[in-house]
Amino acid sequence: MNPYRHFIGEIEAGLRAMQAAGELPEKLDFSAITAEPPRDPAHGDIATNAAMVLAKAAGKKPRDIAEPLLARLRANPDVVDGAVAGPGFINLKIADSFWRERLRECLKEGIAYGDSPVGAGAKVNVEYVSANPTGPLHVAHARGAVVGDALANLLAKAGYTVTKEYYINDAGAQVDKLGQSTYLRYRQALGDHIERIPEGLYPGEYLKEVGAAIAKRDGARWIDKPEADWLPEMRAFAIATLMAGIRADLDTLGVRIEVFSSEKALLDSGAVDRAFEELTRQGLIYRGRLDPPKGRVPDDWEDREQTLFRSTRFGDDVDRPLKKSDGSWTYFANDIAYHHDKFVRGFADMIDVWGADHGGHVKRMKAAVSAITGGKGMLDIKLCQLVRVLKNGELVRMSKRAGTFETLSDLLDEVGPDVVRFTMLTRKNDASFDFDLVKATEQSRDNPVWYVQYAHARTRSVMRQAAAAGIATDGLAAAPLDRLADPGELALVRLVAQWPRQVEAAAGAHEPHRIAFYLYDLAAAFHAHWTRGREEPGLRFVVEGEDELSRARLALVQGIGFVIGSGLKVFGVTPVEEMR
RNA sequence: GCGCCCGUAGCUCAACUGGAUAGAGCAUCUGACUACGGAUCAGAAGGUUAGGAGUUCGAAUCUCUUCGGGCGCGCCA
Repeated sequence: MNPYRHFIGEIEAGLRAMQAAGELPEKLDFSAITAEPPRDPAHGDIATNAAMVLAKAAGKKPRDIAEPLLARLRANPDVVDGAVAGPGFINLKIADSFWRERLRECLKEGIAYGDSPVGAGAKVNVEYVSANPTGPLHVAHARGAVVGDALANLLAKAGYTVTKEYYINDAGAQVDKLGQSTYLRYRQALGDHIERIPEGLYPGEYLKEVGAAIAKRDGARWIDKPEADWLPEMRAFAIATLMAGIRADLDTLGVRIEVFSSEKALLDSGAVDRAFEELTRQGLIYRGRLDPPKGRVPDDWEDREQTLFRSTRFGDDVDRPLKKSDGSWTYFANDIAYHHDKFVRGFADMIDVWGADHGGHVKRMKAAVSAITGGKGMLDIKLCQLVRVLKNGELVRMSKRAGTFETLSDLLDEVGPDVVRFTMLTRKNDASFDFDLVKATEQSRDNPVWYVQYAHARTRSVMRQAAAAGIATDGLAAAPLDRLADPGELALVRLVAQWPRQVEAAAGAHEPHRIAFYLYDLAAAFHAHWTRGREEPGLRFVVEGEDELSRARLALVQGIGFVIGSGLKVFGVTPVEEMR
């Protein structure tokens, strides 16, 4: 249970009672009412802005709403104290027993604690990675992969029905170049001397083995054939091979994407034509001319009439072309069709995770989704800013000649998937990020991965120690939790009870990084309390001769372990049982 | 030139989407530690939230503007 959502319900009930008693107008909008933990714990457990939010509409001063509302809330047995403060906040002190019951819920639910009903099963599509199948995944892709995956897991935990999706850009000029590059490597594998890969093609070494594989399979049969014959073969083979590599890297990273959508298949199915017809029907397509970009006119700029989409009607800066000069669709046109396809598949809620270099496309894509779905589709785009790889504060050069860390695979070899995942989630996606290889594996408090993992291991260690001391560690949901009375213990109980709220808040904001900070706070509070037991043996989790008290405290420890485990599961990070 | 993102303690970052006295960790200073498990714990100090103006009960958050950094700007995806 999210305690704060629970108390918003109680507050609204109080307000309705006031309406019934004629103390408030009948028609009031309660949607802006919040219930939050106050920044200053001295203010109590829950603060609500209800009186301030309603004051204007009710034609009353905030305090004149707050006082009678507080009087009604006091009737709730869980509310042990309350006050009206500041400009009209109502501060409530909630009974310790209420918080202990939340811990009991946690113990009953285990790792599932924090699962929320707010999503109500609504379908959400999260599309991420979607790297072109023209090379192996780069370090920069890792961030999008991790953010998208954690966001999808988070939404699932918040009660949404989530589909993880990858859009394969297997149509267009780029994959043709891939096919041409592969052909050169194929000839090379058969003994042809290739001086160098021409400008504009893919020079990467990784295509050598692709070319060699085709040579092995097909022999020399493509050597003297025209490009029209071999290109489809080379292209398809290279895409399949590189996608297999990408999927293997994602698998190592722990990312399991459910749906791979092909741009080529979409094109072949006529989906783009259908999307175009729909926009035409809505009168959003016209023939017109665009001004060249100001201040930086491309060399080959040619003023000509083209097929444009009126994206400016939906907030974009200029209308956007849907057809290239050769008559084929632009990438944008295909992407409109792709998002339309998602909508048709039942996803009114769509989230795309993109790299920063696609930032210029956000407005037009949102405009297109708005248009093509008749305003029913919602697209949120999470832009992941750049990742720089550092080693002890020094920038690691990612050039190929320097060797290391060009690919995600290199990064995974160096620090492992759990560190990559957690570390990438310790920053808002829209801020650029320095990934320090040394700090990420350091065993210290300023390394959140280590610190949180250590807290989890410590919960397990305490349980092992307790068992060794002859204290039963099963059935802790039935432990006498009212024995938890120390302020430090109660603070931890309250922190555990925050977890469902953290899940809902992070899911609602589409911000998985918040989970990392919460877990860090929980770990810090747990470590601090553990250490107090060194100086005051009476505060230790296991107290000799006090089995019932010990069981209550073990219940708290286990609850903390469950919450950390639950959070790490959202991140796709394996909780460790012991530090090695 | 235009659009988007960012600017918070010396450093790296938070701040529950408009809430109360802006919080953590490093680093600095003071103290604790023969251990249910290591680089752990307690405390101190550190701020005109880049600058300015506006919106309202209330702004790091919203609007305008200046400065600084990043990304992008028809026929690449």
